[in-house]
Amino acid sequence: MATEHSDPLTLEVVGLIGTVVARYYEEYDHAAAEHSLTGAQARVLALLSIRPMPMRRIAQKLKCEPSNVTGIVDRLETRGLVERRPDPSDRRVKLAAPTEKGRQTARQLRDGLNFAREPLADLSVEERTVLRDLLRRMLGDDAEE
Amino acid sequence: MATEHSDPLTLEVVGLIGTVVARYYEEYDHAAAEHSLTGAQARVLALLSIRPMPMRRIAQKLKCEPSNVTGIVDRLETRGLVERRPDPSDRRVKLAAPTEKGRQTARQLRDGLNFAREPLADLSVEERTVLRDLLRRMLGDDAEE
DNA sequence: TATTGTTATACTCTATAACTATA
DNA sequence: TATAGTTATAGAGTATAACAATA
Repeated sequence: MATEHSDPLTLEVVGLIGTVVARYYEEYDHAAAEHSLTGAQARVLALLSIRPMPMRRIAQKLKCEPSNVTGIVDRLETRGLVERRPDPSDRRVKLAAPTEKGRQTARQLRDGLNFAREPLADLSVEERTVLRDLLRRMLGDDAEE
Repeated sequence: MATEHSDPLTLEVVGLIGTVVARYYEEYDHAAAEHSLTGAQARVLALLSIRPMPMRRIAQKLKCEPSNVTGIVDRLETRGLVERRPDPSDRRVKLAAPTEKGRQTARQLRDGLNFAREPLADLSVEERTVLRDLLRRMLGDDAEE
């Protein structure tokens, strides 16, 4: 409560995190664009390549309304990257799943993300460990997601 | 070049950064929505509250096409948060500047961003210093922006 | 009745291209 | 000619509300 939040050190850290965020998004969108995918499409494809899931679940993951997912999956389906399957246990549900081409694209997308490389490559294993522990502390329970 | 990037430690750090990014955007959009602003509008307003600038410069900062800035500033202007002023030294240029109401909104927006608080409050000054130095190293020259 | 996914609608952001007024 | 800003257009993401099929 009485903690000071506007000291120069805290402000600089916040600023640095902002730069990290900007760089992260920039690289993600760039990697997606190389496959002619928008950021949202790439996120859904990446999500489904981990595990197929109902439309509703995708909306929860994206923190958006379910009606939006229809269009995003439509566009991925048109390009043959994703398909809709019936759920045997509940006929209301449609399971979105990547096709083989979709899985391949997701893999290339992941490999194309060099955010993991350049920036972290400059840090030693010890430094990365310290960074990991600080980020874990910063994020609290969220880090387990 | 020969650096290993897929070791568990690096992957975990990348994952944690992804969580930071998600949390950052979530809080930013939430703070903006409390003032009925979109993310883009809030970003432009925050930018102008630092310093008025030509439309073209805003586009560079947002990394988008100049034509998009017209609409974003239009909507901010309609709400009385921003105004366009002529540039005495070049009559082609329009300087976008926040109104008093705009400056006030930008200030409230900044105060509403508790990303700086909760997460970093758990870290000591020493830990924040270590985090700052690691982030600086990670970002290289970009950190000076 | 409640839930899943969809459709319809409207708004915002985005890039592209063409236009205007200045330089 | 080149540049700053705008307009026009089209595609994509977003929320809201209403709908059909299923539970």
